[in-house]
Amino acid sequence: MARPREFDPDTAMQDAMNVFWDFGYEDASLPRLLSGMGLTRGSFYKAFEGKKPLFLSTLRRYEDIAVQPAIEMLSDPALLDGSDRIERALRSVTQAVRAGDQRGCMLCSTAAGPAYSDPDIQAVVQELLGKMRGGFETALAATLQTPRALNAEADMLVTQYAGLRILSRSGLSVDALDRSIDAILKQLR
Amino acid sequence: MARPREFDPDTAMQDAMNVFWDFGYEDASLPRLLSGMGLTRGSFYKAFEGKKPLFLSTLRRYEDIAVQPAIEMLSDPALLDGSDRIERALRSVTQAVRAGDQRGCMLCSTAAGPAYSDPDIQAVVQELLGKMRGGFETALAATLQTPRALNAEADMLVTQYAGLRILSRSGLSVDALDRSIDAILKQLR
DNA sequence: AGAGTAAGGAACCGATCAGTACAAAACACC
DNA sequence: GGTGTTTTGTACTGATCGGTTCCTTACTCT
Repeated sequence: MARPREFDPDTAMQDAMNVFWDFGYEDASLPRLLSGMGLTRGSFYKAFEGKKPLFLSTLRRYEDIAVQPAIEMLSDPALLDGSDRIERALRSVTQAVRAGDQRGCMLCSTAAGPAYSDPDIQAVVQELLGKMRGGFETALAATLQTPRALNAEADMLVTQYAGLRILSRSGLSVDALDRSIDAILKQLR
Repeated sequence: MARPREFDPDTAMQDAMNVFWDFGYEDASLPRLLSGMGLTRGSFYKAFEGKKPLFLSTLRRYEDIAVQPAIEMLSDPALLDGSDRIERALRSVTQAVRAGDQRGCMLCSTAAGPAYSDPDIQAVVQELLGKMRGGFETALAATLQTPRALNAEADMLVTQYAGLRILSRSGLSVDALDRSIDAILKQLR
């Protein structure tokens, strides 16, 4: 019984996520967000609460479109050997770089950035990192050559993943990243 | 034959480095830098060229006070086994956290942050990461159980180091970090 | 068609950003 | 003690930050 929205809040959120992903929280200014989302201030503040709440929402969206799929990949029973799943998960990093995507991982960049000074953001980051860890642990439990130190290796794989993503964003060569993955996988099988 | 400086430019640079280290490049506003360095705008712009040039200088200072010592640690012949040197280098990360320092590594945070959008910064970051890699390679070459894939493992250790530093800054538990190191070291010996 | 309601758009808000201009202050030299 | 030179501190610049106000526009319902 009123004027209808001219945009889809869901795709606008997705657009916002991509701006945050590309520029990071600090550098994603409101004008940049608005142009990326294709709307003006009025609509923006009508539909969303502000920059930071929107950012937290986009972190959740990132969970849906990136973290959850990664976890499913790491749990995929189609690949019997868990180390194959882990390889697929890690190679997807260099695959992205090869495809021209140097943005890295929104979660990892957030961990390195605003998570340090903002407790709300830190809490979400820790939660999502924990889920990634769970995914790696699941895959590790399914390795043929079952490793003894499951916990340690799961933590190590999260660290490796974060390092790969950060370094890819900083412009490290894709060859170096792939060599890094080679070395890790050698340990797992 | 004029009014003398009331501050030591060298210690001011060191102070600036600590502000950048703590807050990151973007969040280190000029007022914050000034209060951290203990001087006013006039003196600041007389002694330094501006924020970004100063930041690049502080990256070099960080090289002196953190990167170079790490490389020396990794080359220290007092520890015959290179894997012991690597352990010392990696444990220094959790040691810092235990001592209450959650700032992580200025180089790694910069890699995750402004290195993505600023080529000048990216160049320095890549150079310093390359030096870290060299340090790890030196240590690897001195392992008793000489690893075959020297290059791959050097790259992997840099990745691991960056991951550890980023995750420590994001508030990951020191136990998880130590487990991560455990897993890596197991591979090396 | 008229009334009611919510979205869109643009002007505006105070705060803060990095950087500059310039006068007051403090020294060295004569 | 005056003169010259450099530092220091402050006031200011224009731009941009995230956020608000409010009027116009476009729709639904009666």
